[in-house]
Formats: sequence, C-alpha cells, structure tokens
Amino acid sequence: MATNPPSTPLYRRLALQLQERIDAGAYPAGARLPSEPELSAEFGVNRLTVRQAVAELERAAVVEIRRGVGTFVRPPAVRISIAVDPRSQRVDLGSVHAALPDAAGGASGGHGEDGEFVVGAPPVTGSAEDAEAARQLGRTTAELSRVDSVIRHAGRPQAACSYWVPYRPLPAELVRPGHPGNLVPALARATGVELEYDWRAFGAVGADLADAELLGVPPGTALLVREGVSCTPDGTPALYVRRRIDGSRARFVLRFRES
Amino acid sequence: MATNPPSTPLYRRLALQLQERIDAGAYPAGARLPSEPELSAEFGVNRLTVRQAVAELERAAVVEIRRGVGTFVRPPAVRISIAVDPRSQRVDLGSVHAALPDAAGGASGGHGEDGEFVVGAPPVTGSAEDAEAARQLGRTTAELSRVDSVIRHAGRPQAACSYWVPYRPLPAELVRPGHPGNLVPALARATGVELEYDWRAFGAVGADLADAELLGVPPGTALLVREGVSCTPDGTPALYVRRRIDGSRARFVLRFRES
DNA sequence: TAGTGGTCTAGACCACTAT
DNA sequence: TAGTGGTCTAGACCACTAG
Repeated sequence: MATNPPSTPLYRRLALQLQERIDAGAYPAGARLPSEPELSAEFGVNRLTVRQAVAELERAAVVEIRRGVGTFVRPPAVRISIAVDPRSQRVDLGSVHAALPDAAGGASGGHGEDGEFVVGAPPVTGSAEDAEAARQLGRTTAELSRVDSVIRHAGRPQAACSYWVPYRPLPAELVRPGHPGNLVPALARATGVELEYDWRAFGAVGADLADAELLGVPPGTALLVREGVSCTPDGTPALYVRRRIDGSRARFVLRFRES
Repeated sequence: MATNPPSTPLYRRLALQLQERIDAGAYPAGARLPSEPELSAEFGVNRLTVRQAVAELERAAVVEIRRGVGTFVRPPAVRISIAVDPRSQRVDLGSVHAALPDAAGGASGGHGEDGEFVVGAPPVTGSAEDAEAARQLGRTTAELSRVDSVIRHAGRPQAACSYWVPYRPLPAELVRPGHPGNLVPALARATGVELEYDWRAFGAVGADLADAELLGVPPGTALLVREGVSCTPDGTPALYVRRRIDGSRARFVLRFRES
C-alpha cells in the first residue's frame, strides 16, 4: 500500500478504499470486485490482507462473496417489513408467517418448501437460553419443553425459532421433524391454553455457530432477535419464544398513525 | 487436530470444541481461555487457525478478546431494556436517553460524559442513507439537513444517531460538535414543528467501518437499528431518524399488559 | 520485562462454479 | 479446464497490558 501505517492497520485502510470506490460508483451495485489476486497485485499487499479487508465489508453487508464466482457489490437492502400492531393483544401478530407472502423478493422463488418446519425438540438443560426461558416463565427447567423450528420462504431459511412451554411431554407428532404449519397455535392447542401477548422485545446478536448453520449465513451475521412471553388471559406465563431473523432480510415495523 | 477434514473446516471444529467446553463449564463465565499459543499447541494447529476460531466466538458474543490481556468467556448478556409504549404517540418515547439512567451497568461508571453529543452535520449527498431519508420524507436530498450524534453513558458510546429534517440551514449552535442535550426536541424547536410518531422499525445490521469507529466496537458487530419517521400533527413527515445501538448492550421492550 | 493478542507476508493446496 | 474464493501452515514483527 505504499504509505506507512498511520496506526490504522493496512487491511482496514484497504477496506476503506474499497468502500470509497463503491460509494463513488466505481463499483456500482451488482458489479463484481476485482478478484483477490488482482486486488493483491494492485495494492501490493498479501492476498490474506485483501481477504481480511473484504471480509469486513461482507460483515457490514456492503458486498456479497460468492465462492468460485467472485465478490459483488450488494444492491440497497430490500427487507421484508413485518407489521406489528401496537394495539393488538391477541394471537401472535407480527409473525414472520403473516409477512412473508407479501415479500418483494427479487428472486423468483416458488417452491413447495415454504412454511415452518420443526428441526428438533432438544432436552431443556441448563444452557443459558434454557435458564433464561425458565426465568421468564417462572418455572424450573425440569418443567419445560422446548421445540426448535425454521421458517422457510422463497427456498431459503428465513427465521430460526425456539419455543419453551411449561408443559410436558409434548405430543410426539408436534415435535417430530416435519412441517406442522404454524407452531404457536399448535402449541396453544397442545397445552390447552389461550395465548395473548405479555411482552415482546427486539434485539440484535451475531449468529452463533448453530444459528448460522440453520439460517445458511456466516457465523457472526447480524441477526434480529424478537423474543417475548405470551400468557393466558389470567396472566399466567405460558410461552417463551425467541426468533432469530437475518437482519439484512427483514425488519419489524410499528405504525402509530391510522390510515 | 489429528483427524481428517470431514468437510467441516478445522477452525470451525475448533470453535465448536471451545463452545462445548464453555457450555460444559470447563471455562466458566469470566474465565480466561488458554492463550493462542497454548491452544495452538494443544490442538496441534497453527495460531492463525486458532485465531479464526476464536474470532467466530467473539462475533457470536461468546467470548470477549482483550488485547494484551487474554480472551474471556462472556457472562450472560446484561442488556439495557428500553421501554416502548405501544400506545403513546407523542414525543420520542423509547429513546435511549429515557432508559439509560436505569441501566444495571456492572461497571461503576459515573462520569461527566453522559449525554448526547453532536459529532457532525455532514452534507446530504446521494449516499444510500441520504437517499433513503429523502424517500421517507418525500423530499429531494437538496432540501434536507442532517445531524449525526453519539449518545454516551457510563463512559462508553452506546448509540450512534443520524437525523434528517426537511429544513435548512440548521442553526449553527445546534450543529456544532458539543453536547446540546437531547437532539429530538432541539430539532423540533429549531424547525418550529410539533413531532409525533408516524412509524418506527427495528432491524439488525453489522457495524460498518464508520459506526464501528463511533461505537468503539469491531466492524461487523451486530447492531440493533431503530429507525422511523416522525411527523407534524397534520401528517407531514418532519424527521427521519436512524439509531444504531450495540446489540449486546440494549434491547427494546414492548409491554402489552397493564400493571 | 514477559506475555498477550494484532498484523502481515509467502506459499501451498483445496473446493467450488462456470464454460 | 481456468478462475474464483476457502483453508492452512510457518514464521516474523508489532502494540498493548500487567507486574
């Protein structure tokens, strides 16, 4: 890179230069960046340094790396907007199910693979997630059942979901890997309770290795987390749910004005 | 690592092994992991491979790397809960300002540095963010002013904020790097309008290089994004705001039940 | 000063995608 | 097959933190 390190590491200066080129339109949206050996030669740095720079841009969702093909400038994010009615209290509105059909997906899609699919019913152990669920439901982990699922749409996994209920055992057919449709109503039926919102929270977290695998994204990808407790009409906590959604593909919207 | 690659790369298998040890309590929360040379020797792999594994765990918020000190298992996330009243329509509720005083920060804190600080008023160009703001406000970029700020608390930057208003120029003192307190009311006063929510959305994104710098986190860190439009009582869009908050430090909560 | 993580290089080989 | 990105090694030097 010619100049001396002004304390900023080489790979970051390289990333900034590439970012500048993209912002300036030298590499427009959809365009392929020069290959790693080409960048390596142009800037006079090792290929690994190039990779480190490009990896940062990928994590910032600036470029998309396609193995065996090249690295491409991402077009402006097109994200599914999932409506959350701030006033509605019943049922699990704002769910990914409700929103996905309206998705303005660029790629065609059209598979028989859409829907929610159980991926397993892991035992509730003392893991951090399980402990949190127990705390939220005011139970011990021994009283809880857990179901994990994936919601697929347009041929891609879009959301990873985990549900905890203070009820066990769950019916075998509900828990068998397959596609029982929307899990929240199914769980409500199975446990014999009516569900309404208690609270929901939005957070962000880097994908851990398991979620990365489930969602088909690199570990560390920014995920939007929507978690919360639903309860029976008398206020008894009856469901803790935690959904992880690829942040570059979806967002939740609250509208405050009529019309 | 002894065995042959079962198609899963070495560094990921290493990451999984470390994750297992952490889950099993071999490295409890707060404990220091073996140093990179130690892990390198123990598993018989190159130090760079170790680093790649540990870097994944860091991005998944499993460990925290402290330069010159070591790598430590992160304790269960303690995140600020920022309340969003789903029914309230006036003012900028759910703001970071309102929530920060209640923060259950483990570290002491107690600095005179808390508050919102203007970091600049960059010209509104054709950047992707500026274009989005113009679209949301129904204006051209030439009509907009922009202010960027950082909200600091407990000695740390907690949120990066950008505001766009269809009004220019803004008063110089509002835009001068410093600490004008809460910017939303200040902007409302400066532009002479009353603000109420139109909509707010929650998303997640990896920190780009600029936000990483502002927030003091590694690029690619999962950020919680809260964006939206506020308008005048007659429905004219008057403010587009976009806040980025370190996802491991905060979340937004909507409560649906009274009490 | 000793030990930790951070950066960078050179070179090798592999896996995937397109043609 | 040729070209792309993915993984891994060996070794060097630097920057930061603690005692």
